[in-house]
Amino acid sequence: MFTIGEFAKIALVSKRLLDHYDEIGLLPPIKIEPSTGYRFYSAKQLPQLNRILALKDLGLSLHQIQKMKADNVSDEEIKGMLMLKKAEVEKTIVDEMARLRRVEARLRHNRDTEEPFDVVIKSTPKLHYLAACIPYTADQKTYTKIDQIICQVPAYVKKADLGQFLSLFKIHEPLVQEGFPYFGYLLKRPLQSSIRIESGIELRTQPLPPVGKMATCVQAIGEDRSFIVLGKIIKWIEANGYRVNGPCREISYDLTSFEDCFSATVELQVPVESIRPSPT
Amino acid sequence: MFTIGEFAKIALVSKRLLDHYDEIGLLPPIKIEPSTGYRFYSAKQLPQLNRILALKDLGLSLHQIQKMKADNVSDEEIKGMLMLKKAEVEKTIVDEMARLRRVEARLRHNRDTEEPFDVVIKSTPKLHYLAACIPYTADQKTYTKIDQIICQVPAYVKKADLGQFLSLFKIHEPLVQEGFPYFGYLLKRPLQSSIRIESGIELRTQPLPPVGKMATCVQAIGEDRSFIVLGKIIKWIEANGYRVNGPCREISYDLTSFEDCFSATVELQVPVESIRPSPT
DNA sequence: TTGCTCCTCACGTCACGTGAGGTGGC
DNA sequence: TTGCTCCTCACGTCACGTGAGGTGGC
Repeated sequence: MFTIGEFAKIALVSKRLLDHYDEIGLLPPIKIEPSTGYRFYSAKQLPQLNRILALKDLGLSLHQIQKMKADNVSDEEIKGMLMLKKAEVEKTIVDEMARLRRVEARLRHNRDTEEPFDVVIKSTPKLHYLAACIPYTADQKTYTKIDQIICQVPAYVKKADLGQFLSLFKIHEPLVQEGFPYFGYLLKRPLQSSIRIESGIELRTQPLPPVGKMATCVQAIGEDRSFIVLGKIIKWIEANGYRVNGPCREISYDLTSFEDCFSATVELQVPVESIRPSPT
Repeated sequence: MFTIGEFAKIALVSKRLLDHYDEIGLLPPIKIEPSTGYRFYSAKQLPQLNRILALKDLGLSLHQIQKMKADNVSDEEIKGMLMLKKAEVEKTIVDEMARLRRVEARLRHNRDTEEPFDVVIKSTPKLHYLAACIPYTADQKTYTKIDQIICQVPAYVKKADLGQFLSLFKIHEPLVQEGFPYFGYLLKRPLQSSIRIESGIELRTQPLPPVGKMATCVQAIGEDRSFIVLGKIIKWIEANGYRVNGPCREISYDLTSFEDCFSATVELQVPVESIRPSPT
């Protein structure tokens, strides 16, 4: 029989650790002096303590360890917990390796250039999109059409229902390809019918599918800078072991008129997937 | 300008996260309505928020991110923080890979055998050791000598100063080798002079050097089982990427007489080093 | 008498998640 | 009037570390 201090010294753990394990009932002392409250531990408890420490070292929580101590857990259940833990540790390793790549990529980026540049991985739910497909060419005709959408659409939608201006485009195919790009507004609720604005452009409510992983970047944008930013995102995506796998989105946040278009805060979103698919 | 709810939705973060960043001063709103207390955020704050999220994603704490926002941090300091983080992440990966090996080893162990077996890595400080060198052969003469040490030494040392019975031996060399093994007691304070017990054996106080890493295992022991346990520890050491690098220790905890010797709780400690030395 | 150990609170950690209870604008 | 958003507390998480304040045995 040892006092808590002796037992702690022998086991090379802190007294507070033994306090804690007593508090949560994980390793209560074998005896408590009623008069003084002194707790006594037995040498037979050393293997028990070691078992706890060994399991903790595998990454199990004290709660899980407590469950494993219960009499009615079968070997199969213990095996299941260990298998689960194994999968968790494997995931941690994969995640940390990806993190390492991000840190290294940022170090390289900081070495090469002054300006900070922050890419964040996000997901988005399904959204409602009121938009028209406008074949894109870098000429005044296209710009005028986009301008018309930006300026005129808000008049047709209740203010409470109107979301941000968004354009949808692909980067792997020419922008003039059939069906892309789209320009229009996000909506908080879908509109029942399509709308046709003064200039004759017709916009329809359509669903934007949810996306699990997007590499995103928000910046205050000057003239056409968004394509430069897009190029940087692509570089980041390559440096971090991803691959583009869907149409990109460009969202303008503080757009109140067409003039804001080139000074607005703009977010680019590029759907991606990991190059190494997670082993299932 | 957005309310906190709108801003949260746009940035795909929770309101509580924005609350928290406001609370700690990491990202305060640009404006607060005095009458209602309503907080308003600007689109210009989206890049700031994204920057915070990107740095968080590298594994930096909010506290560190706050420091990086301060005006007076140089690029060099930021680089230093990232290099430090890089080293931390690398260490995490190495640690988690070792943990994975331990989980797998335990799964294999559980598959092969019923009885649990818990090896824990510990370190020990420098200790005082009152001991004699007794060449070991498996005969009655040796056992008698050990018995004499166990029974007689306590009479020569103040009870408060006496520690556990411990034997020290090497496993890579024959036990009868000059200088090993030692048998005796740990002491809480060194004795000034050597002692000579009735049977003529002389024991001296000597320092036991500290050990950084020992694979240890405590079990209730029956006759000579400690050598079987030793064999299992060696197996564990090999399975987990370590190598033995010093003399082993065997500590008996609830020894009160020689008869206890084969029913006592015994801890085996095997000093080890990693096979892959940590890169420095 | 001085040191030492033991006891019982109880706060702090880290980044929020999750209600709770109450109020203003559509 | 009903819903919705916003506000301000405030507890919970996880495994202890770190005092604080007080008491019994050598």
